[in-house]
This record gives sequence, structure tokens and C-alpha cells, in this order.
Amino acid sequence: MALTREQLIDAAVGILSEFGLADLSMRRLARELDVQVGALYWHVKSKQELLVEVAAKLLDSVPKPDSPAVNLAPMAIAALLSQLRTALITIPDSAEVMQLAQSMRPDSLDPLGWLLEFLEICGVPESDAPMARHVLVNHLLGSISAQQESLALAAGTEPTAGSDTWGQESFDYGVRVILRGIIAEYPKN
Amino acid sequence: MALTREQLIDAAVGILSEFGLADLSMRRLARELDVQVGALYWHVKSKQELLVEVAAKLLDSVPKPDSPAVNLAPMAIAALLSQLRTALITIPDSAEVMQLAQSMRPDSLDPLGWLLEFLEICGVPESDAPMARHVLVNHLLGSISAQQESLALAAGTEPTAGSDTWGQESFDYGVRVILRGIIAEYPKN
DNA sequence: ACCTGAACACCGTTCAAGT
DNA sequence: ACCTGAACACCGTTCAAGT
Repeated sequence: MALTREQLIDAAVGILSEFGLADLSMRRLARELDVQVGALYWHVKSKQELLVEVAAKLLDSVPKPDSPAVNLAPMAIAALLSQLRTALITIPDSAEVMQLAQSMRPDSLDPLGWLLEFLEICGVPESDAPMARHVLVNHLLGSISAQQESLALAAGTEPTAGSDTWGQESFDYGVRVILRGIIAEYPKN
Repeated sequence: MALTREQLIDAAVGILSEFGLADLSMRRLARELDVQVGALYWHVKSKQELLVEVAAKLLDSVPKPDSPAVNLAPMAIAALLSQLRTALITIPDSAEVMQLAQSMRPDSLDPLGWLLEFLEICGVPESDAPMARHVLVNHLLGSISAQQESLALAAGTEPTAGSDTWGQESFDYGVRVILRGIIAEYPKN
């Protein structure tokens, strides 16, 4: 039975989740799928294109939520960013993959369209919403990769119980501060 | 005359500045310096270590400034971040290199010690200053890499005059919003 | 102390040729 | 349409041996 583009992407996500980005090579992927390397290039134009698809798949894990009421919008944003964080933090190098995808195709975070929408509910004008989202996403990805490496360094060490606390606290701090700053930017109507 | 670790690092910065991270390989570096690849590994433990040194060198371009007065501290921070941005934006993939260095040795941004200091002048307690800095640095690096790629995509296109405007505006927006949020976090004494 | 030569174990991408 | 086989032009790292 013929290999599918879907299968290819799923296998890539699998290797990433289990072994990290360094092990996610086209050759390794081909081995896993019992095909020759060249076969992959029939389904996918390049490794970069594949990584963009992988990033998209990672974002799918957090589904588009319902629109909140005006006064609840900031808390809804904070909650959903936190959800995204916990989803991505378990996948090695997920932040790097997202950053790569984002820099190769800026519309990679279109799945986060709800973020734009929620920000506008908060009072952010349509023109500024993309910039506000950018700040939040930068913080999300930056926090994740910062913490994933500290987890990697502590891999040899005993797993000091609750070593997530610093990363979590730092992440929450940033979200709170940024949201406050964004809302303060626009005088209440 | 013997090769120096300094020369090695400088050559690396040179290749990065001229051709980008993709061309910065140990073999290319060796060719440029008229030595065999193995020679590099006498001066440097690994490519990663070299990149950390490169990142440090990039940060050196903005020297530690004098401490501002309390009421001017936020503007001083904004001004210096802007200076850092203009210094790094001319160097291809500089943000990626900084992020790599940061994730390999978290004290990579010790050169930005002034940022901690300035934040404390703004009223941020010592315990929170590292988190506040993290948010600002994430925004700085995220903005830079976002814009560098849009420059790379526009490389084939005609250089639409003033195409920096969006990146600049988006960067300034983020700095303003984050600083406002940070300051609002702490009731005035 | 500093470097060469050569190897080891990999990469991403392309493409004629097969089925 | 989908894949193989094989090549091209690279990687980072190690290490005996040279000077």
C-alpha cells in the first residue's frame, strides 16, 4: 500500500516527540517508514515544508475555543496560552519547530486565529491585534524553549520534584504583564 | 604563526555576517583560515561552544550604558533595546544564534546585566527582574528573526523603500506594551 | 603546544530508471 | 503514480601521528 503524505507527517511528529529535532532527519524518517530516502520527496517538496506541516499538526492539539464575554476575554487568553504551553512543553524542541515554521511561512500561526479574535474582544483594534499576538506568541515560544533546555540539562540530574515551577511561574508572569500592558494601551470606550 | 581562539571566533562572526548561519560550518571556517578541520578542535571544544562565543561577541557591540534616573529608566530601557535591535538586525540569523547560545548557556545574556539593573530602578523587585528581562529579550529576539525572514523573502523582490517600517513599528509596540505592563505590576511606593 | 591526514558516521537533495 | 538505487556535495567530531 502506498505511502501517504499524512503518514509521513505523522511519522515525523512521532520521531520529534520521542527523540527530538536532532534525530528528525529525512534518512531516519525513510528508515522508519521502510522506504528509500528519495521516496519522501515525492510526497513533500523539502524538509522545510515537512517541518511546517509538523508545526501545524502540533498546533492542532489545542482546538479553537468559543468566544468569551468581554470581561472574561483576558482570562480566556491566559488560560488558552497556558493550555498551549502544557501541550507543547512535552514535545522536545517544539518551540524551535514552531519558530522555524513561523519564519518560513508567517501564516503558520493562522490556527491561532482565535487569539486575534479574543484580543479584539479585549478592545485591541484590528490594526494592532497582529502585533499584540506576536508579542504573546514570542513569549510563549521563548518560555517553552528556555524551559525545555533546563529540563534537558537536568536530565542527568535526579528529577527534582516540581522543577517545572520556575518555568511555569516565569511564563505566567509574562502573560500577566503583557496582557495588562496591551489592555492599558487602549482607553476604555 | 599559530591560530588563535580569538581569530577563530572573529572569522566565525565574519562568515555569519556575510553569508548567514547556513554557511557557518566548521569545514568552511577551516578553509577560510587555511587549516584542516581538526585544527579548530584544539581551540574550541565543539561548534556549540563556538556559537556561544559568537553570540557573546555580537552582544559586545552595544556597551553597558550609565544608570539613568528613576523617572527616565523606562525610556532608557526602550532606547537601549532599540539600539540592540539595530545592531543585530544587520547580521543574518543573529537572533537564532542568540537563542541557541541562550539555550545552551543561560548566562549568555549576562552582558545584558544593565537590563536587570535598569528594571530594578523602575521598581521591579530583585526576585522578578530576571523574569521581566526574559520577556523583553524574548520580544527582542522574536521581532528580529521575524523581520529578518521577511527581508529574506523580499530579497528577490525590489527593495520596497522603507520596508523596515512594519518591523520597527511592531517592535516598538511590543516594548511599549511590555514596559507598561511591568511597571503596572508594582504599586508605586 | 599546535596542527595534519584520514577516517567515521552521518546529512539534504536530485534523478534516471524501474514497476 | 509511486518508488528504488545511486550518486552529489556536503556535515561535525575524533584521533593517531607528525612538528
